[in-house]
Amino acid sequence: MKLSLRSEYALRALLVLGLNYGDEVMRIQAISEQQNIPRKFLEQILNDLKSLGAVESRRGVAGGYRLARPPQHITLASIVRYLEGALAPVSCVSESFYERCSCPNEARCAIRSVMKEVRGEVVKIMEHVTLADMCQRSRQLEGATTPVDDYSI
Amino acid sequence: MKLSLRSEYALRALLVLGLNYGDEVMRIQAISEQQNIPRKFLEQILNDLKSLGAVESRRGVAGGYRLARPPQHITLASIVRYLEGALAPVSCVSESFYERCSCPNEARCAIRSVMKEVRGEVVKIMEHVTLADMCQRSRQLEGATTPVDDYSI
DNA sequence: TTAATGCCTATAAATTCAGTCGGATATTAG
DNA sequence: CTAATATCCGACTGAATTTATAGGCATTAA
Repeated sequence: MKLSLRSEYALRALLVLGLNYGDEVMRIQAISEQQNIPRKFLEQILNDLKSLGAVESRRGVAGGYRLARPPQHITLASIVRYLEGALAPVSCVSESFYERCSCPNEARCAIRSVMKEVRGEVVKIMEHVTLADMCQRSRQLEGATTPVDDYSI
Repeated sequence: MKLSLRSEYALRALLVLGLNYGDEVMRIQAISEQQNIPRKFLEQILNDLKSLGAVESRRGVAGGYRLARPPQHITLASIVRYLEGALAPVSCVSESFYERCSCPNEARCAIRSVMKEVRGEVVKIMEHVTLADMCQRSRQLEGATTPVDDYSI
């Protein structure tokens, strides 16, 4: 049920880019240091996120990365789907990455039934939450004087 | 975000045992055939589920498996946690399998914040749903004359 | 022109996944 | 007691995935 470390890195990097959203680009090195992400690995990841259209880059001396779209137009679901594939716990209930499973009667499988609910809740959250939302939360958490551990949307 | 095939097999096997819950034991072979699960692999899995205390076995000629507890006392969460570890998408928001992540400030991480919500929903469903619930759904689905594809709890 | 930066490909170690194999052990039927 | 039948158990394996690292190429600003 877990995301890969790669996806975690991607999300952290995107969050940083979201918080610095503007005309300026940010160097990989800077993100890497700020977020404790291996530089060369992050290079791969950001490059990959370009194919998704989430970020864009400038090469050369003053090069770096920035978001390709405003953060409110980048949903968590789109990122995770791109990096991890299905949001569903089993692919036979995935809408975007459906694959038939080996069970004798898929249509009447009770496991499927439960997993659909799980998928539904995960999708509901991840399709609703944008990078902008996460930036806002980040700023709220940053501003909090006392350590915070829970909150609502 | 996906379960391993091994866990899928385990759930399918448990469901079968749940539907046949009683004094009788069921042979691995029978479950394997009914559910299209490789026999030797299933052997491993069921044996493993014994350690969890979900099933018990009898060896020898009239041997086989059955549930070790009534199906209403076996939650989906307990099974998945045992087989997969954390239900949370990132281990820094897991209650049962917490691990610190490499991000600079975990307490104020916006990603964590969202992932906690996801975990919450997943846990809510999986801790609530028991094997008995799944058996009931299975019987309902079985009884349905027309193909069904959606339902509520 | 040069130094900084991203781009691209290859490689590799470690881990996980999805099994398979073979025999040990327990149980029952005869 | 013995043979047949089942689970138990540990080792092994091949393939895929994950998590990187290394090194040179291409591009750009100054």
